[in-house]
Amino acid sequence: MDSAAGLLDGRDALSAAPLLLGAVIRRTDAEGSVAVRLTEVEAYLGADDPGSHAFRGRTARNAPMFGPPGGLYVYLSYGIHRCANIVFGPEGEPSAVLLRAGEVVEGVELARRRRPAVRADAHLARGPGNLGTVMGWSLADSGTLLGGDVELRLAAPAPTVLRSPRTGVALPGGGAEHPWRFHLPGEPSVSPYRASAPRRASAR
DNA sequence: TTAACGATTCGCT
DNA sequence: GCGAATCGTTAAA
Repeated sequence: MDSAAGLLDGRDALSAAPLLLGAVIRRTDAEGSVAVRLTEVEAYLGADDPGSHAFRGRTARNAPMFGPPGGLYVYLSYGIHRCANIVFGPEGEPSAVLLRAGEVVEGVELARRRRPAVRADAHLARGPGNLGTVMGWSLADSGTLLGGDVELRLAAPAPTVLRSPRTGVALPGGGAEHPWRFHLPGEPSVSPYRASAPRRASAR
């Protein structure tokens, strides 16, 4: 996993997530390269985490979450938005960190072209779907390993890391017992916090 | 085969 | 701040 290997190898998503803050992830394709300095992430586990895509077991979509650490898991949200995770934990035990927001530090021109409606550069990669758009994630990236077209470079551990319940995940206790969203303080690229996903009357 | 639901975003008030 | 849009994935029939 690039220079990240030593520090992150062997960790699950929960302990790795705060260490990813400040790290730079870069993706290169035919259009060029875009790199983002991560400011907000969320951890997702497996069978014990009702908010995780892996909670109900392995499917074609979430298979990368069960794969080796250092892999990418890209999925479609609401049929449109591409969101990306970095896989952690031993192979077979699903655990991943969702990349929620960041600051574009390379390829700003390309990022602006991919999101023409955005005025402020600080908002280019605010929110997982938006970050996905500027990075240019493709479903073909899902299941691939870091070190190819996608590179991760860790930064020194952040002196201050803020925690809160995960955005868009409704849990019995309101998520208070699972403050698995991590973000850096004072970052304009951090998406505003929402208590939970909109929930319709019917239950599952 | 069919129906329901989102790890969200954007535009309008 | 609120509500609709949108379509692939999943689970149920």
